[in-house]
Amino acid sequence: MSKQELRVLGQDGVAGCCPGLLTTPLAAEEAAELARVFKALGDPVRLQLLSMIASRAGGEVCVCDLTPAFELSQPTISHHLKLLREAGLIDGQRRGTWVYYRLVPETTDRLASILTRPGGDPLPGPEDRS
Amino acid sequence: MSKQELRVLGQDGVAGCCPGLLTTPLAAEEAAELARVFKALGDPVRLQLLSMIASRAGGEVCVCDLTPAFELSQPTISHHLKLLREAGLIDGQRRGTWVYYRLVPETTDRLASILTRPGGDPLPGPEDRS
DNA sequence: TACTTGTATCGAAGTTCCTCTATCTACCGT
DNA sequence: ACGGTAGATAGAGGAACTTCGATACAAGTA
Repeated sequence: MSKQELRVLGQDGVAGCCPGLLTTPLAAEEAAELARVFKALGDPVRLQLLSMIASRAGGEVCVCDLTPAFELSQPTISHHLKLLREAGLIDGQRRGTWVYYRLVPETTDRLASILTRPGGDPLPGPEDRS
Repeated sequence: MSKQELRVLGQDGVAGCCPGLLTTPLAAEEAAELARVFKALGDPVRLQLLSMIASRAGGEVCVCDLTPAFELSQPTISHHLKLLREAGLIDGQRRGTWVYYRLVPETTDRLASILTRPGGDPLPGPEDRS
């Protein structure tokens, strides 16, 4: 179940570090790797799948619980799960007849830190609507 | 320049709040809105454009500086900038002959907070590679 | 072994996306 | 007003994506 999933992340620690995308011009190669992850998030069904998996109490969700939650065919859900897996956002494990997926928090952490401005919260000049 | 750009965000404050995607199952409608923004980030060229705009000192970049930075035609760059603008990630303004783009930090802030786990940084089992 | 259920893979059809060339609009000189 | 430059828009070709039905694989059960 874990072949050579996208290893985009991780290489400079786990979260809260790194160049950042908002501070440094971002090389073409990094951009290509990051784009693959963001592209995986660029679909409503996959966002919902990820959300359902991430917000589950035990940390794991059976595919058999995910498939009936959508009005889509079983192969379609399977395909979306595969894309999320290849993006390094989730990880799957077979136990008996069923397959369980869980969030890979390192990946979402990295995305969060990449989208976080160094300055922190104080927005420059917000509430003008001119 | 500012028609009715995606107003996905904002409705529950500016940043650091909200359900979160990793904590709540995320409704179909929210997923569709969010997916549009992530899809805008799902292209290497747009990521680089956003990065170049966000990391610029003055906070603004002239399109005339962005276009020659890629081996793509001028209309292609213009198209990518339009998608970033419609996603609410950047904002453009014409001054004389030139058009200047700047980051819309509210949007990246929202994405960052959406991808941030409630638990914070302590990853369950960090540096074990078992 | 055969049957049933859960999940993944395989084409195929329809749509969306990326890129281009050609053209148009906006602004600034002279 | 005319010509030149910056940027946006329009339309088209080709690649990539989403979805499906059909089928293959995996793991239990009779």
